[in-house]
Amino acid sequence: MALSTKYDPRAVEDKWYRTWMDKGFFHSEPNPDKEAYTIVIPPPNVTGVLHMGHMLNNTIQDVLIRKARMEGKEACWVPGTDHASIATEAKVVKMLREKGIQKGSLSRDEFLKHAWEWKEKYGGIILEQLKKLGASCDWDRTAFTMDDNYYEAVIKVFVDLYKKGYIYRGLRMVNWDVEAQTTISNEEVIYKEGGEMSKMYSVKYQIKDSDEYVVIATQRPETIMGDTAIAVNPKDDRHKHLIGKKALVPFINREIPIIGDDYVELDFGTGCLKVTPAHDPNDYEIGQRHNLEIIDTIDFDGTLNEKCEIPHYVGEDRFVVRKRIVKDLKEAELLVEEKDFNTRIGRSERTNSVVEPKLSLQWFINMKEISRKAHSAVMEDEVVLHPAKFKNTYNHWMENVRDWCISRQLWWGQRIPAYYFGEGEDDYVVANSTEEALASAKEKSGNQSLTIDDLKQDEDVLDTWASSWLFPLAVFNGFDKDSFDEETGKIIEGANKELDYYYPTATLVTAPEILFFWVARMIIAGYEYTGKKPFKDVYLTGIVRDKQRRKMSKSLGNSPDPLDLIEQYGADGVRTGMLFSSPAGNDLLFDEKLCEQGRNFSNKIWNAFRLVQGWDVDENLDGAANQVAIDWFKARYNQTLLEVEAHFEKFRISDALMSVYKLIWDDFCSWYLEMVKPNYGEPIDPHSLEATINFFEDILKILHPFMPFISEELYQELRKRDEKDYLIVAEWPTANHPHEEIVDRAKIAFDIISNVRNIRSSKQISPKDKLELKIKGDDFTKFKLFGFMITKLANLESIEPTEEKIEASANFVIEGDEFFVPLAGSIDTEQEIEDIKKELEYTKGFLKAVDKKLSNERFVNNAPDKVVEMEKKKRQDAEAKIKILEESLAAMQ
RNA sequence: GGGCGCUUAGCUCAGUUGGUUCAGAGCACCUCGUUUACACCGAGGGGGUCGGGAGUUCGAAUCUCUCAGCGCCCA
Repeated sequence: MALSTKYDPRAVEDKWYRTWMDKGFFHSEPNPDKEAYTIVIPPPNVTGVLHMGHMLNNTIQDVLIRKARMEGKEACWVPGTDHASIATEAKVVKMLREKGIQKGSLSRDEFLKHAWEWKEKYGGIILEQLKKLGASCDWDRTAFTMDDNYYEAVIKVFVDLYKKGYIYRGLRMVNWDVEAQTTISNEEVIYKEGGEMSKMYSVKYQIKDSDEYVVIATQRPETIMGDTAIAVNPKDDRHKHLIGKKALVPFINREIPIIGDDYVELDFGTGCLKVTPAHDPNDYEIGQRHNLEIIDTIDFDGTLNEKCEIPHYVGEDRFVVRKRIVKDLKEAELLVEEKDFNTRIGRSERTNSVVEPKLSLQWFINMKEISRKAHSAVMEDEVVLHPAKFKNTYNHWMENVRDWCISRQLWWGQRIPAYYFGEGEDDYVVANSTEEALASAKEKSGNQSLTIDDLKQDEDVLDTWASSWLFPLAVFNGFDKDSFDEETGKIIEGANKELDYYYPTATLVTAPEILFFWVARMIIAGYEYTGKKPFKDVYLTGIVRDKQRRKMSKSLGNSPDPLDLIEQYGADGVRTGMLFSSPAGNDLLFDEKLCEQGRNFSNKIWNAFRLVQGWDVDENLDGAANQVAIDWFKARYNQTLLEVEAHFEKFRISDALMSVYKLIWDDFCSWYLEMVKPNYGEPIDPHSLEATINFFEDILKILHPFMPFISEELYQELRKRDEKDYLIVAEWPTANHPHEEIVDRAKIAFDIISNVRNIRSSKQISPKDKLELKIKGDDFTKFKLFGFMITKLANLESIEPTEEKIEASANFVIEGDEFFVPLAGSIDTEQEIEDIKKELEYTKGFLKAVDKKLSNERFVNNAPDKVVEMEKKKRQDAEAKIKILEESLAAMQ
């Protein structure tokens, strides 16, 4: 059968993926005879489509899981998706708006019905796309963070943490959209690139009991009535004398303190900052530090309220008031300056209205105590971060851990199980169900006549991370009735077969940007509920960027469509393309050329297969001459396998791939196959063929995790296989101690071959013309081992010893032995002399440097013996070489 | 403002406790070649005072200090 010279991935990839699925190779069940190797996928958003970050991330997971599977572990890769409350809700709202439906016109249940429909339709897209990539997930276990049991788990955890006293309600500055009348997340606030033009006003505040004024700078004069302090930098010589005095708020003459705070920048504005804790996040922080009063002068609809104390502003919109107060300040001669100013203005993604920072009551988890074990676990390498540099970052975050605001003003997500029964701030209960809530409410209020209708459940849902932080536990149903003890608030060991077997998981592969949002919190939840870590290793990938270092994003349109890439280069090509340039923790500058390189690699392997597959066998040949090649490749294979294992050990996937790449391309294709390859049209001996096919199998095995499709295809083509014999479940090879000596001998042989090829190249001699090689050295027998191969690959007539230098020849020196390639008539003597002189000069300089080192007493005394010995050998070789070169020169002149 | 990290060949990056193989890899580039698995290929080749400076040391890409540039996270 004549095979195409080009490998066609499209013809094989779907076929093998389907076969693996049909045979159930991806599925895992607890197997006490095997060690479990578990990975939980970082669940992609249901809103998303596959992007390059997923490609990288999931390729790495697949490499790890496939290797583990071949190593005979019970490999289980749990896939799933994340409900992504903010992103999904935004999508659904947008979709509805396009249909002319306002979210506000729908009830919560109606909206959720639309959201679920949307999720059913689009939520699985990414997982389907991952199949194209070859991801060997256990699809039977696909989880969703809003599945019924998952939803219940999240609620149980909320109730549990509340009972344990970790959850409380507190004030927080949120982004308020005055038009949509809702809070929005930071992600929904957009800032125009390059900022927006605004004005900076300088306003005089009188110092109490004096004629002095202090001038502050503000962009929001309409908030002046909410001021409760003026802050200056304590290092500011212009203003520090004011600290401790009082100032008067214009028009209303409220007395406010002048305080010192480092936050104030010396060279920004006037150096004096008016502090309005109710209307600015930074001011709020300052207020917290100095115990300032909070005066909230702006209502939810963006108009000023009576707390501003100026009747004709009350009920007017914030921007109307801004204009008026500027006018009023001017008239009162309190406005010192008004100038244009470029600033970042946050606008609502949905309504484009300017976001109003507003304080509101939110739910928090107190993090200090609950995160203690998670902190030390990473510091003590119980959970190991790769690369280790992230340990610092993690430490810093954990040392300064802030309480976690877990409520979100959205509908899509797990609804907060808090039920209010009165108007008081404390008139609520937290419970798993309305029934339980009613019972508790009756007890707490002392009012036995309360009914379910009197209870009002909190409108907000939980932060998505407050569900995904349970992922490694929840996918194995760790919070089911029988597994979770609500009394102790712990998962019971021995009660859940799956969790006991698969948890803790082995490795988590994710992006460093969610180290805190997700990874740290999973570790926290893991220790809180099981006393055990959720995973042993955390591999942090880089961010995929384009060639200009920009993050790949849909809005920039700089991301290629992964499925197009797969179509073009094959999944194997794209996988290797991603891995070629992705050392752990470093950003990956994606370039399609990398996929091209991956595709070329596929093709190289394919053609190696074509060669081997096309050989005829002659049973009468003994092939003894090839034995040296076979021994050599076996040694190189073992060396490479050791390297590969070492790289995997350190999660250097990119380096592991590179080792395999070089083994296949350089050692197997360029050297081994060239050595054993019979002359054109001639048959091969059975022994060499068998050895070659075995080697081919061996390299396919270590290639499989990286390039699963082509490796399985060729594995099946190499030999007839029985029913259960698939590469995906073949046994991972174990490294034998490599035969180092033969590798060293081969190195010299290959060096000789290269030198001869060089001579051909520089003398314009055709590769078809046979040459002779004469060797002048102490021990000719040492060239016997690879003699045949040298003759073959350098296309020589003969290799013979010589006692004398050969005139009219090209020559070279390797380790003190002289090699001559006689070239009657074609020698340019003058050029030769020139070259020799050059080399002589260089070698003398080299010798001088070595001599200097060796004559330095302190070096000889202090350096390790090994190093000194090395230098001595260098000296010896250099001296020998100089001697030969000088002799040659003398002979020529 | 606080913290973390980076700077090695044209590009992307390795380089462990300072010392064989320390100045490397892949890609790109240049020359030659359609030879019989593969031009998605083969055979060769050029290219870096390891960001600048100073110090410690017999010895520094590696340790210390300093200057410059860049990136990320938190506020």
